[in-house]
Amino acid sequence: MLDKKYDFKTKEEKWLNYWNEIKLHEFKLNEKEVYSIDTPPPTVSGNIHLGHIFSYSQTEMIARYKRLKGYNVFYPFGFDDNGLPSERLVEKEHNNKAHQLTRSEFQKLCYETTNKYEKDFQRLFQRMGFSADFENAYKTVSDSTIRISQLSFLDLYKHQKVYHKESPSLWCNECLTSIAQAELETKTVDSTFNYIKFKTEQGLEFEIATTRPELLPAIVAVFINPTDPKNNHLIGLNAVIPIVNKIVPIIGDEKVDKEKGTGIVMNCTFGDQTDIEWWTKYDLPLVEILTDYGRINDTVPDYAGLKVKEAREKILEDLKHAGVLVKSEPLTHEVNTHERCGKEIEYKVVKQWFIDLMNYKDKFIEMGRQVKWHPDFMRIRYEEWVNNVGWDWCISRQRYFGVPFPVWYCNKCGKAIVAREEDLPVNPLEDKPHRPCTCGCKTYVPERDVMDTWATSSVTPLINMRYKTNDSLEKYLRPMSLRANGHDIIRTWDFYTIVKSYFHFGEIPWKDTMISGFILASKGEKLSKRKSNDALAPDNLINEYSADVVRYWAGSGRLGNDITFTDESMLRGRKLVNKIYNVASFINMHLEDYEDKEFNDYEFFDKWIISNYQEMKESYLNYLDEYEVGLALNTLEKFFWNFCDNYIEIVKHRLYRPEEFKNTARYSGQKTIYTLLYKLLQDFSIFFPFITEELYQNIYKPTKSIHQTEFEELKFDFQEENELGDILIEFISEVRGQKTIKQLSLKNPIDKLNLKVNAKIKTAVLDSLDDLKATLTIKELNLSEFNESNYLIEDIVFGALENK
RNA sequence: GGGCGAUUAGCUCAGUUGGUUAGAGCACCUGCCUUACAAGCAGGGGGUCGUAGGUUCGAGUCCUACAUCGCCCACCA
Repeated sequence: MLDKKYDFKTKEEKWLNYWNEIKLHEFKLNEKEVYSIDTPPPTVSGNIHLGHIFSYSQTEMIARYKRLKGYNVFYPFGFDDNGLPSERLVEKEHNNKAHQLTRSEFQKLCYETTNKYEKDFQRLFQRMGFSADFENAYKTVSDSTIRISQLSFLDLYKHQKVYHKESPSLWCNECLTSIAQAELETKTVDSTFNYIKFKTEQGLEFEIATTRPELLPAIVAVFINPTDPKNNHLIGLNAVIPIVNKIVPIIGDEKVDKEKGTGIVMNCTFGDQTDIEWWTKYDLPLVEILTDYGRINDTVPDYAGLKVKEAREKILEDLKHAGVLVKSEPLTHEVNTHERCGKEIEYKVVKQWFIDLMNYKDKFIEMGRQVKWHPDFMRIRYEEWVNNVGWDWCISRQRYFGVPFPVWYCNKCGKAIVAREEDLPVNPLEDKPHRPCTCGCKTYVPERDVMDTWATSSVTPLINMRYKTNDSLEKYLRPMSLRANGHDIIRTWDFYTIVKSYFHFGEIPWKDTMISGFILASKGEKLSKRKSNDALAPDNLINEYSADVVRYWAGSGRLGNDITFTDESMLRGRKLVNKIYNVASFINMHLEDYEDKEFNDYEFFDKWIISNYQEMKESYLNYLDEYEVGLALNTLEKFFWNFCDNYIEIVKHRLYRPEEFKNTARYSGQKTIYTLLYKLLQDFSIFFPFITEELYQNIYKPTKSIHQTEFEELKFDFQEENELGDILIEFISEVRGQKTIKQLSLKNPIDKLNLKVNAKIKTAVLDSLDDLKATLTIKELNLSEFNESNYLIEDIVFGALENK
């Protein structure tokens, strides 16, 4: 029996338990074709917020859709506990820094903390009705994933796609590690543009403008554009650096922008990427003046120990005193910061592992074009990024919690030795290499660095397929069907996954991508931490509205577009869910004596709504095939309200009063609502897994979950009724309007209605006469033919409501 | 400076290949307690579809330029 009111709190919990009990979402191979989804493992760096709920919901709906279509859906789940975000979380929770503890102490804390958070993540995702296979969730730091990451590294090493090199790298002096280009975030900063007077050895004066005067001691050359008539006479001379009094060459290079600043550039090691380029091109010396912690080092006595910004202030003072600071102009510019901590990055020469990207950019573009991006313009963003990649991928991090490199270095000759595949996973800090070095030396130093987070998350397809194991799913998951993520990680997760897949297999990792937008707290306003912790915390929203309703909000909008969180959207969802429950209860009431059997003698309006449904279903399916979950929901919702407000209003008379209508007419109605409600519950089950299960179980008394059913196509051809019925609905609406205008109740009788109709409409009216008269409470309906339009209401005579 | 997206009713958003009076929800107004639902039902007002050109018999939809907003990238000389 259905409850009078739907109590989502108890019902959602009940069905959740039921699904868990029957292991509804456990993946098992069977005769069905596999549809596989590469889901982003959420970063374990804090709480789940609405943004997660939003983008994961849409993917989840696709998983449900594909099951209804008859696929065996492989929908795994994972947690990204690897790397800096988790380390920072642990440092914050325990109020200490990783380097203050031993590595194993710190790792222990990392495992404890990430486990705690992952449990909560899983609880919330499940509460949202996510149908992933949580039993088999992976972690990006575990023996099996470490093994696969190391496997990937060995494969790249074998094919010379990865190399170890001392080279200028992006360095974060907060996190004390090198980082990759993709981890940069630009920030707008107020600064000053300082014009400083220089001299040549011969005493010729010139000016250089810079935002980084503190790097003066690190100048190794000065550059001028040879085509610059103002300044090119200086090329070939030597410059004297003020304050530090060092002498450096003045070199000509076309890359210098004549218009910018004074047209003369100082080249430091290193201020920016151009410095690195010139440093390499002209084989300039290396002058490092910064410590790992971002302070000036001992090579610059007067400034040693100062932080970069302190040094900047001091040197500006000193330059002023020396009378060589011409002017300081305020300036707002973009600086590169580390996305994980927000601190400005520096460059530092360190020995790092790099993956070769620069030699394969055209291949990555080609791979990108083989993938079908949804929406398509996301492919352009991908290509933009690939075209702009300027560095090979630095994958080593001087951190603690992560995947270790399976590498040691010979104590004598320094040569690297890598582990054997069969020995993985290895921890070089504890394990020993399997053989002595080729030079005969038997002692090694282990690689202490760990891998970049993305070096692991870029192999999620390999993790998913349990690559090179006994129960490998490789033959089903190469390539995977779908990758789903937000547009912010196209340049990292998507790109790096394509890179790895290309290097390992020479093919694309997945056929389709589904790229979602962001969620905004209100128009143009990003979701702030404060808000997401309070009123917009997912648990609070579920408590207030139910998981189904939160899913309604999350499932709306176009793919790839940012969506705004509004209460209205929740209310709209609640209305819809409530209506589904009410109409289903109503239908249930009229199915007590119903027996399903073959039947073909449908009434006019039954044919109309069936055909309407078929039409809607076609576009619903088309949208879902394009991953446009929100548009599919729109389409379905629109049909559904039409079904309730128009069709149910028409058919209810037949259902209530069998004595007035023929038995076949009543049965036709019953059969129609029985069939369509089932279809609608299936269609809605993608979005509202809970309430649809509750209704399906109570009304249809099945032996399985609605989520185990599959779509079956309705094969009717009621096209004519579809079109004519729509016109009759207009007519009904017009008559209702008349009642409303006259402030009459809708059940107010109409004693007489004279209607002009064309021939086509006439047959439709005669076909549906009983329904029309009952719906509009018309006692006498007179028809006359005309040709001017479909119909015209000539005259209505309203009666009086009987007693009362 | 380059790329991408957005700009439609007071608010949040739909508008599949260009085709008759541009839609929904919320808000507002007017009715209706109608044997599923008042968290409902029936109606109504409200939009020169960012601006300016262009293509077309016909443009919210295609093209060009511009404006505003957002995101990504390049600029740290």
